[in-house]
Amino acid sequence: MQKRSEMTRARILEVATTLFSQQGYEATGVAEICHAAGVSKGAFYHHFSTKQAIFLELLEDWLNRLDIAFEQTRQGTQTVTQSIEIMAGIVGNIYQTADINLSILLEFWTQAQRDPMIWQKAIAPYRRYQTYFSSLLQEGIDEGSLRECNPKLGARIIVSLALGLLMQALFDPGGTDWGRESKESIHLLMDGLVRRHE
Amino acid sequence: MQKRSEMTRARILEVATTLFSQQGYEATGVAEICHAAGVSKGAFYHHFSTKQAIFLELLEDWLNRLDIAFEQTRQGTQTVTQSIEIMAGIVGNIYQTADINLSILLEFWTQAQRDPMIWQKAIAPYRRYQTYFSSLLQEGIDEGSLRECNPKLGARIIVSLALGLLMQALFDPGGTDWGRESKESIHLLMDGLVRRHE
Amino acid sequence: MQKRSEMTRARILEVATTLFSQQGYEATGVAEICHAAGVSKGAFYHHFSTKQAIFLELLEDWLNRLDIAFEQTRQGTQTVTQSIEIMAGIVGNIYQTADINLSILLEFWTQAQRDPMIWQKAIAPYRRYQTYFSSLLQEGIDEGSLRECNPKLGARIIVSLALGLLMQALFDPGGTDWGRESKESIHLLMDGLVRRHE
Amino acid sequence: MQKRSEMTRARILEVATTLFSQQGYEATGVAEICHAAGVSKGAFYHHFSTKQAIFLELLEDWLNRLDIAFEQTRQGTQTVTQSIEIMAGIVGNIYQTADINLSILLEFWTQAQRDPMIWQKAIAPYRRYQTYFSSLLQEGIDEGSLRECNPKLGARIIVSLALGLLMQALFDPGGTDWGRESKESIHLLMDGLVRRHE
DNA sequence: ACTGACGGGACCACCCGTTCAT
DNA sequence: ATGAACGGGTGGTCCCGTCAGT
Repeated sequence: MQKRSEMTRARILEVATTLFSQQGYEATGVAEICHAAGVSKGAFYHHFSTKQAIFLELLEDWLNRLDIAFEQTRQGTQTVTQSIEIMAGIVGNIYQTADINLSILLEFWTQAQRDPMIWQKAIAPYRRYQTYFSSLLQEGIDEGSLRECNPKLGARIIVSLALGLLMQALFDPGGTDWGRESKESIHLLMDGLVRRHE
Repeated sequence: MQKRSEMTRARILEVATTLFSQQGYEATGVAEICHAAGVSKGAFYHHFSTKQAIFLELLEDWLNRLDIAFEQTRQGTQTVTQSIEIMAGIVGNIYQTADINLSILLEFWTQAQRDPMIWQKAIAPYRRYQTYFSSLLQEGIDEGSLRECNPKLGARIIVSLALGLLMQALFDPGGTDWGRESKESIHLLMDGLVRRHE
Repeated sequence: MQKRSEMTRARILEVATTLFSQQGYEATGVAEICHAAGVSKGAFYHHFSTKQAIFLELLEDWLNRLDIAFEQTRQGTQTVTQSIEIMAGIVGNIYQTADINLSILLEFWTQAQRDPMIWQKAIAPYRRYQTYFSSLLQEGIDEGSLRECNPKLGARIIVSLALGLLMQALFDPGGTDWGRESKESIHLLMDGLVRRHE
Repeated sequence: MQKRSEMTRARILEVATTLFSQQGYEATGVAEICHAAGVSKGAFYHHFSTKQAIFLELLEDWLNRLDIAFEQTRQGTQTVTQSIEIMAGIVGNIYQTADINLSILLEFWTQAQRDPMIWQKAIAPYRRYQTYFSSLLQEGIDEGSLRECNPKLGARIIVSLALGLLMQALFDPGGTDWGRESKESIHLLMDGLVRRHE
């Protein structure tokens, strides 16, 4: 049966995610992963050519899942503001997704600083979001629902908000319900903090 | 002369900052630091008890410099909006400060995920900002210059913006003038993205 | 073949015995052992978790071999004096046994002074001998073949003799035939040095 | 004042004795000695050329003290048996001497196994005792107070007894009053264990 | 006489990846 | 496809001894 092979592979990936999250990429040894997954080194190197290979696969998995959510949102919506708020919800949900430990993101980014291959993969979606929100805002400005402003700047702010909340969720996981916070933040951003002189 | 000792110590710290930024904490070897600093391992371990010790000192230096800038701002200002904008300028300036490599921040945060001692030191200032902006916003609301909103939420957004821009500056250093971007972002946040129905 | 593994393991143990005997535990490096045994460090640490682990195993091997000889003697004899003299022969034979370098005993004892785990293992057999000889002497006194004396004291003397001869054999290996000396010493001890006033 | 220098020197020696006894020669670092003695490394190497040098000095001190006691005994006595018993008392007193930790003896002997210079110094007194007791026994035989026996063998036994008791005192310090045990042992040795057929 | 910064080297433990046998 | 032995190399830490300076 070929299921056996895939199960081993899956278990290794699963364990690696946990260990990389808890201890970091460099601090986690291959032997450690094998022991935790209950397999031998032979099995590990049969499925993955390198320690880095498993890391890349983890990264790709993560990005794929993000893209799926991203694409789903893009389809079903019409209004610009609606789109943005739903995106906020998605980001908000990332915090709660138990199986994806947030801190592995830091690991991805840290490694991306050095390895160009990882950098490319890890940074690409960020650019995609940037351009997506940029055009989304432009659309909003054109249709009159948003104020006239630099759409690129606006996109940058939205992405900043998402990244910043992510970081804070890492620093202080129990601080608030980061999912709710995410939505409310976007609202406040849309309306502005300054009182309007009506 | 006791200057000699301090110079060695300073050179080690300086080199360590650079190498940690470029290659990361774990990927940087003590021998590498020693070689780059032109000192022997004996000298290194005379000044620092551990590789971690030098990392902690780097972290403390960084936080101290941040606090100094923070405190200076707090004194000279009056209006709430003024304060916030000037803070934005400070954060913006961090990007340009040549001697402080941004990516060491990622290193700090990554390590903080594992070492409780580092975590405490690295997370403390974040909380300080949180409470500072929170009370600053409350003040603004009381004096009528800001809209009625949850000040804690607002503070979280501001911090998010700062962190998020920092991350983006890391991902795409040459993308924009992140210093200018920082100021303009705050402006936009204050006014809101949504068009006012005058 | 699983013989290969055991051969490697045995070769490491063998080499370690020699080197520890010649240079001492602390002065002998793991790399040195590996080089002398013709294996890599990877192989070493695959078989032994620590440098200390190999030392403990050496100690245990030694004690086991001692116990076997001890037990064999205990069975085949009847008279008390006979038993004692045969024991003397055994101790005497230790000096000649080529494959067991005597000076590793000093190493065992020296290390036992610091490491409680080693101490326990190294000191246990000494106590066993103490009680064994004590009861053996008591038996001799009861059956009238030995003079009335404190059996514990007598046992202590016998053990002292064995230990003392061992030490002297270490200090002056070629001084005498320590095997013969051992037997004669026991004889003299039994009869006493002082002239009997017949 | 030149007293200052000697005090420093003495303090170093004192501390070294303790540390070598507790942790062994190799496990004790020069820096450790300096720290415990409250002096700098410069001071240490001003007084002693090498770590080994201080060890040799300790050894010599120890041997000198032994020789003094040895010589004192030799003078005041007349009978052979008297001499031997008084010697036993001396050895017995070594156990109680608080300022000389016994376990440093093991250290001396262990090091003697490797370093010829130490070996010569450490083994010399042993030979002196050997010849001294040998002639003492011969004297006893000649004057008729001792049985006819090989005086060299007898000397070896006496030295063995002393060494063996020393070792046992190391292994089981609180086991008995080793001072008393020493005297009684010699008595028993003189009379013999075997019952005399009167 | 004494200080302490410093040089250079070694050591133990570990780690990643390979290989041979099953 | 999997397991265990193994190779070769690195990494942080520590240690002995020196030397310029006080």
